[in-house]
Amino acid sequence: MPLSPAREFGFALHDVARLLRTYSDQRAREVNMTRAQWAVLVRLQRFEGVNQSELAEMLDLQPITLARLIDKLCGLGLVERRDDAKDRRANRLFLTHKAAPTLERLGALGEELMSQALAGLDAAAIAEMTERMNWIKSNLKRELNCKG
Amino acid sequence: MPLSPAREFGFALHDVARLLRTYSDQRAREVNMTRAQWAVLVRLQRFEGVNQSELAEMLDLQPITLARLIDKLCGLGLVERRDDAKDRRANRLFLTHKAAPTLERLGALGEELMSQALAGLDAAAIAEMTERMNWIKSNLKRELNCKG
DNA sequence: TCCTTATAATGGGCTGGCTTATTATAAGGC
DNA sequence: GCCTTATAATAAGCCAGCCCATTATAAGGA
Repeated sequence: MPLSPAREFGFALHDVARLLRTYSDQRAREVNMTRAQWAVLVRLQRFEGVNQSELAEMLDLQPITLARLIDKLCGLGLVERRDDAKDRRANRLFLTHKAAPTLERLGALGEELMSQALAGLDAAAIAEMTERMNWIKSNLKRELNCKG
Repeated sequence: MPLSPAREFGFALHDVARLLRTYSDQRAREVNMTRAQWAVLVRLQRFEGVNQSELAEMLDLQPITLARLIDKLCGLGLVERRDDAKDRRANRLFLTHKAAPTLERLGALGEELMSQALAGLDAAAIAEMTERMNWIKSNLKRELNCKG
């Protein structure tokens, strides 16, 4: 018996996401980064000064998962934790000057990578898919929040 | 500066896939399984008797990743490795009778889960997305094979 | 036949998700 | 002011991907 269309989509999505992760990891290694670190840097670029909780929320990650990533990025000298003046529990996160060239290369890499992945799909299709993905995302967040 | 549409899609896909993984993991725990083990069982159900290499290929996993999963499933008594009569290097994989009830529950779970995730999308939209996902999948596989 | 190359499976070690639990600090009610 | 509850960060430990390397066996060519 074949799978239902919904489950078939589930498997296809799963496969694409894993391939994209694997390929992103390969490409990220070209600049001595990992995909996860890359995602953190990109967010930080736009929201420098956030604390870890806020950033974890933005990235839909557990705070502990992010904490380990930040550990590594600090170790690489790309990110800095600075004490929050108002809240002694919190760190505020900043990019170092050393991160700039890495970010520049990562930007180009991201564009190239996604254009390879989406080759043959037109802008309308991509926009439509993004919209639907965001829809599914909100469905899933609702389900997850019910339980949590 | 905002991201390009292609990269925006990349992030949306990434988020959806992670949420789906997390939710699948939550639900899989209800039957004492993990999502990855679940995927293996479902494939095995349709292709009993394959060897590990073939199954790894079907699942787009590295053989070593699959080997570790099979270890666990054998440990749980759900899967059996039998010697290949023709090739002394290879194992052929079979489900045990003990796996049947688990598979039945997993089937229902999968349907429920995906219908929650896809709530509000019609059949045509789902079919179209699946088609596009498979397109992207082949793009990515091509890129990955270039390097490997 | 023997030698080289390819293939099936696995070991070790890394990354990055997760869950559950802990510590330090804030914030709010009494 | 004090006590309870909430929050920021982290610790420990598991799972499942990956890479690189190794071992045993097959298969094919000189």
